[in-house]
Amino acid sequence: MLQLQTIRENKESIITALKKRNIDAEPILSAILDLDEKRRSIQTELDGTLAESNKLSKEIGMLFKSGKAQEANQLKEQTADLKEASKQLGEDLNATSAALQEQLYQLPNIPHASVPAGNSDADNEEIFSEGDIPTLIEGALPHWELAKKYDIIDFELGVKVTGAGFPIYKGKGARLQRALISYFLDKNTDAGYTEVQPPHLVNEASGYGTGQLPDKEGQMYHVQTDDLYLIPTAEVPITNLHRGDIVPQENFPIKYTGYTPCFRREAGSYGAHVRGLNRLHQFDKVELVRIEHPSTSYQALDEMVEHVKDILRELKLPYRVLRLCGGDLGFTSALTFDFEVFSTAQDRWLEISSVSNFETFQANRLKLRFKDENGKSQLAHTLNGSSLALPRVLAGILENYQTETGIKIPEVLVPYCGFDMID
RNA sequence: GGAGAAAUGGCAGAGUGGUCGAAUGCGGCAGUCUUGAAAACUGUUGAGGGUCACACCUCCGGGGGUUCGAAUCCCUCUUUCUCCGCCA
Repeated sequence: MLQLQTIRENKESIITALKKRNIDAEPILSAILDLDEKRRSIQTELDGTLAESNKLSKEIGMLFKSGKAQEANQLKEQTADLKEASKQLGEDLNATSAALQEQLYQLPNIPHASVPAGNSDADNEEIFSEGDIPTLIEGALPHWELAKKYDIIDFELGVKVTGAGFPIYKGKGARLQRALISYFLDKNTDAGYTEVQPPHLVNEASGYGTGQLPDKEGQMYHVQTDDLYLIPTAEVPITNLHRGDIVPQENFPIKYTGYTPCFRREAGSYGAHVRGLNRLHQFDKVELVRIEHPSTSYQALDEMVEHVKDILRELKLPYRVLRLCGGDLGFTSALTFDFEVFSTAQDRWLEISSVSNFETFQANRLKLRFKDENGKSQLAHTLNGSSLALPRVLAGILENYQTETGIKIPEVLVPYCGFDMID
């Protein structure tokens, strides 16, 4: 959520910046500014009424104390009008504030200056790539065939137990998945991230805090009996650990990593994109979350990008890094780098990580602040990134590491797996 | 799930209808003293709205109510603690 003060002072530049997202923000910004002005004028009037009423109440109190009940009762009569007026103004104020809030929730984050304009993923900008795309064996298979051949992931069984998009990992498949989780967490804690195990369900306030609500309501599983949401990513519970906090500046940087399953309804997905592990309703992910001073958040973003590169380098997977264009940029993000692994057998790139700086967008909703040098409260910056999303890493490994005799395990994972071949 | 108790500033903890945004202690910050530090002493120290700056307004777990006036009384929800039950 953008700050009102920012909107008041920079309306034109926000309109220009949001054009990168292909949004004409003029109408909504004008509506916001009108509501803001209306809200403040009602507030001023209400404050004045309350001030007068407070003053009278004090006088009445003093009169009663000094035994002048008659005069006090006369004053009492004057308060009725004030009471009525403040009640009405209070209702107006609530209605106006709610309308204003609703508009503010609909406004996406301002893209960073480096974000290219564009409509879709075709306009994303490749900024880095590394790793050789392997030449595969004759008759190389996509991962869903490999999963069946070696009996390590059972998609049909998942359909029986739950439904499509909930695979069952078995034997060495399950072990490899567990190995990847441990390996990622170790890499992250070695880099100074504190490991946390957050809840897998969150309340509504947390959903609003990180921006999934109200924007992506339909993408989350909602447990209506208890009004809780299954997390679509660990970003939600972990970032919300600091909702409402005023953190001492010396605590920066705050760095967390956590493993959780992620639940996504994926309404509207179809076709080859949902084949095999490509898109699931439940998948595992190890996440990075950082809370930073505004002056260092882009440095932190670079660090996260380098960190994820390092992991992919160790796994020896061919990958590329993309700078997302305005049209593909997430609602809450100012700047996002996507990591994609090349899935050789499918001959396509699979997104396995997304690293973003939200600047103050989430912090404003979270009321996550710090004290600056002058003792003033200021919004912090929040960032997050995946390191990494498990199913697509798994798909990448299965497809790129297949040999005639089985699937080789990347060297760095062998100690975690306890075997070096799936055969 | 049942019964009872509680929820106040960073923490501890007063306050049970009026001048209370809230005593006191601890902690934090600034200063005096000191070569320096500690101790002692003095001052200061919640958040938000609003204003050029003041004024002023709101907030004592959330919401609603009674009253001229609510941290204080009433209703309701949530959470925590104690006891009982159930349970991985």
